[in-house]
Amino acid sequence: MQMKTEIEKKWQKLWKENHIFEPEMDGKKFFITVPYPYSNGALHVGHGRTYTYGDIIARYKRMQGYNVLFPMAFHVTGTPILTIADSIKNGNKDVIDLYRDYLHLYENDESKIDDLLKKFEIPENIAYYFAEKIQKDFESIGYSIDWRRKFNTAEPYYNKFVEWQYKKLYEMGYLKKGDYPITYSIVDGNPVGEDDIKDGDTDKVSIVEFIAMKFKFEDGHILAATLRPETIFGVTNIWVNPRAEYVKIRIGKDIYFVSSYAAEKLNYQIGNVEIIQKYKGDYFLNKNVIELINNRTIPILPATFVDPDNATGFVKSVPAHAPYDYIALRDINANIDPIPVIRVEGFGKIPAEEVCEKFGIKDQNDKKLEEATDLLYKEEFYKGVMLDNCAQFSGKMVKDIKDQVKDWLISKNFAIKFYETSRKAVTRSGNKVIVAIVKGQWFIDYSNLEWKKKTHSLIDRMNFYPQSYREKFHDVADWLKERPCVRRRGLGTPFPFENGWIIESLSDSTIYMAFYTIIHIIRENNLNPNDLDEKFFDYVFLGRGNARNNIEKELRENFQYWYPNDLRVSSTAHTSNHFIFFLFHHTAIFPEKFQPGGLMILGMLISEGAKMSKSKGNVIPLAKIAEKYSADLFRLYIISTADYDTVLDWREAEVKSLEKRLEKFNQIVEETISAKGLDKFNDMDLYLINKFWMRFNTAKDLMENYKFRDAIIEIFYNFMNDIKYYEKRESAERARMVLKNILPEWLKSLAPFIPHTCEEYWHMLGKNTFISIEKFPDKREIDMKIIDEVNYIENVLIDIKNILSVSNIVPKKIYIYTASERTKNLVNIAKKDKNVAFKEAKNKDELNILKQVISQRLFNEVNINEKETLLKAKSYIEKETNAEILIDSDEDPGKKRNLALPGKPSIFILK
RNA sequence: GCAGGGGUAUCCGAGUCAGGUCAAAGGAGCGGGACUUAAGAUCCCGUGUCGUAGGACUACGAGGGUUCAAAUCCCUCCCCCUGCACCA
Repeated sequence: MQMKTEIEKKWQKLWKENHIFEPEMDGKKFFITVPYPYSNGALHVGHGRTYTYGDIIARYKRMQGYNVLFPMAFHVTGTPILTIADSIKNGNKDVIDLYRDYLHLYENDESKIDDLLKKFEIPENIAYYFAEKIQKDFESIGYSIDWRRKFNTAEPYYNKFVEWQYKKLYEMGYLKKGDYPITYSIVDGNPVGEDDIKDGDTDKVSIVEFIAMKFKFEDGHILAATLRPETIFGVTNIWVNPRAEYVKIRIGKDIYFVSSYAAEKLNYQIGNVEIIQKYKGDYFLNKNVIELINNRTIPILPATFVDPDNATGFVKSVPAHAPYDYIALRDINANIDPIPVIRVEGFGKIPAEEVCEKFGIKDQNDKKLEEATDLLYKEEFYKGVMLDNCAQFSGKMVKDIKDQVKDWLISKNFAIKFYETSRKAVTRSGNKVIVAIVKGQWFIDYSNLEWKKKTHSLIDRMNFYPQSYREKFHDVADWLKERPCVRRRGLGTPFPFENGWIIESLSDSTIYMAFYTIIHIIRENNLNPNDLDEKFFDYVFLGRGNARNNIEKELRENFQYWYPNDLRVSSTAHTSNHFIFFLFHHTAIFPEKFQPGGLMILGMLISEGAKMSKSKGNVIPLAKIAEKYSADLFRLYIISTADYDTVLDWREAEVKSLEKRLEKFNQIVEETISAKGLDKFNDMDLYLINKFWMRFNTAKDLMENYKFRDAIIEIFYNFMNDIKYYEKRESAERARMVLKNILPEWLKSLAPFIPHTCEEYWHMLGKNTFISIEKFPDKREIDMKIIDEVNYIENVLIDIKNILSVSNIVPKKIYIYTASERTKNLVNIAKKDKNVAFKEAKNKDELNILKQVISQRLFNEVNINEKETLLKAKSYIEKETNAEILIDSDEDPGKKRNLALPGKPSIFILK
């Protein structure tokens, strides 16, 4: 085991010293990337899976003669590293323990760990420490990365690059400023994400946009919030909760009546809420309001279902279409007629009434009301048509005009927006979560139709692995809308158009692959970050203007040579964020010829059947992989256990079992290296050689489509089984002699997967080149006849063994008869026309043969001479069956001769 | 809810687009055997049911349909996974 690691380290060192993975412009290029990792801690095998795929593709392409660029960098943008540094500073035990664990992966000295933890109070130190370790880890797996081009996203060069990118987006009008609703904790004074909310991961909290309708009341308006603004035409009354607390508030010039809860929320949504007076709910009872559309006067009535802590605390009542309203009116015996405004197929005039009857609703506290509401809402939304009393919306489908009604109400000043959480939520420390609005938030406007169109067209042009993601990305592109792109705090690039904002972490990582093409040259020339101004990037990336010096010229050439990014490999988790931004930003900034060529999306990695998580203790860190298993075993395991697009389950037991197989492979290869070659081959030798090329041909086709798992099954697993079979027929010693003939090609075909092993054996064969940059073999013609013959014999053996097992005979003699010319003719005729064949048949046997052949469709082409084949394998069959074999004997004691079919000889066994 | 992807033998997992060669690759597990003082490792055989002649039957989430023929095509239903926005 120690040996293995030593060997791997040796080759890693030699590759590095010889700069074989540091390409310069030369020949046909292939540029592959994997998203850079966020370097706030040790990586695990899930990250390793993605990079392993990237590396195998890079290595395969390289061996096919492409000039391959496979770079990486480190992501440090955003708040997490900041939060971690703060937590360590504040003595947060969980975080300190976690980081102590991470450090134990790399450090033995306890006092050094303490020092490092102290240093981690400064966020940059965390990022730089782990970036360095991640590089070491990656090198230990043998990734063919060009490390000269690494950078991190907080360094000045990168900042200048991102700044430039945002200037371009701004010029194009893709940056917008506006208000944005977020979940927020009043007590903490902070926005809260899913992680901050109690049960936020299991029971998601989303933001719901209500329309708060205005109803004239006293010197202001009552706000009654609704999710169904289209039913406003059917409003008959307002609901108030008599026991709840309400307030009169002033916001600017507007006077509103809402619940106390709602007033607080409005303060965070609109701001400057001034409370004028407080009321108990019953204050409003039996007073009237005027609805603004038709200026009807309607009453305010009591209802206990009204929750003052949901929306505005007043509810508009549409009894014709809302089961709650219908039942609440019935509960208080109100003499109010529902006003229908929607006609829906399968329902009469008052759908709410019907639904309530159908569900047998007792009163407004009945749990089934929720269900009834859901059902009716869906029916009316998808199938409903607005009736004649609905102004310009009359006669239209509900689903078509719902949003128009919303916009219309707001533009007429009949309503305002009110945001509410989709459920009652509190933070992990128990503080209430509301929806607040961030003012002056900068967005990237992905809703721009022109931009979407360009991106759709890119999606059509690109390659996707697997194919199904093309469809998925079209959907995601449509779904994408404005997205905030800056935050108040975090590491990263300051926003160039307004002080006090940092470009958010997913928004600074969209076109950075372009940066890989030039960063090493910038560094070599030690450019001043200030030289990387707008003109600089305009020229280098867009060819605008002229080069101001030779360096800029060189950078431009490098960019033009390497771009576009031919393939980007990552996991499915990035689909609706990073990947889609990657596509959008490329279509925004670069011309078609520099837009991405392909995307490969890997499935996720789980461990022992469960998602990796600290609490389950099943996280497998990458740091110890090479030491514990060897890099090549890891790589082989990653590639052979699951197809790239499916979930990979990391199982210790299977890794162990694969290790044995890899050892077996090593043993075979080592024996082969010390064996003599052969210059004359027998049939079985040719079989093994042909079988290798057959496997290889299949594997190469599979690899062209990045189906590496299937490829490795062919050239590793299956071919090793072929060798086993050969050994049974001939001998292990001779197998090595035959293998000597194909070993160089076998090693080359496996080099992308297990490069260290192959490199080592390649050199043991006396070669002094690197197998990593040897040419991948071409496919070869194979002699199928040799393979068919062996398969034929095996089928005969299976038949014999089958008979023996069923009949319990201990055989003495086994008669094997091949099909007569007469039978072959008959089958040939039957193949063309079964009726003619039946006429041709002379006796019962022949008729039976025809029936069997036709019903089982035994028309397969038989290209071999069956009798000769059997004769050649006679001693083998005898050995396998422990009986005397008679082929096409004149004797026919079992009357079986006439039953022989082409390709399926008849057999008779004598005790 | 919306969107995407799935349900295959004890388990994991190919096969489904282009229907027959599929009782279904590969692996794990399990059973038997060889080797061994023994264990482990390794190798061989087996692993749906039945069967004294190479076969028959039952099977690929459930049900129905198309077809000479369905894991594969069509319809209906059930179940599972992933993502859903500022979080890297």
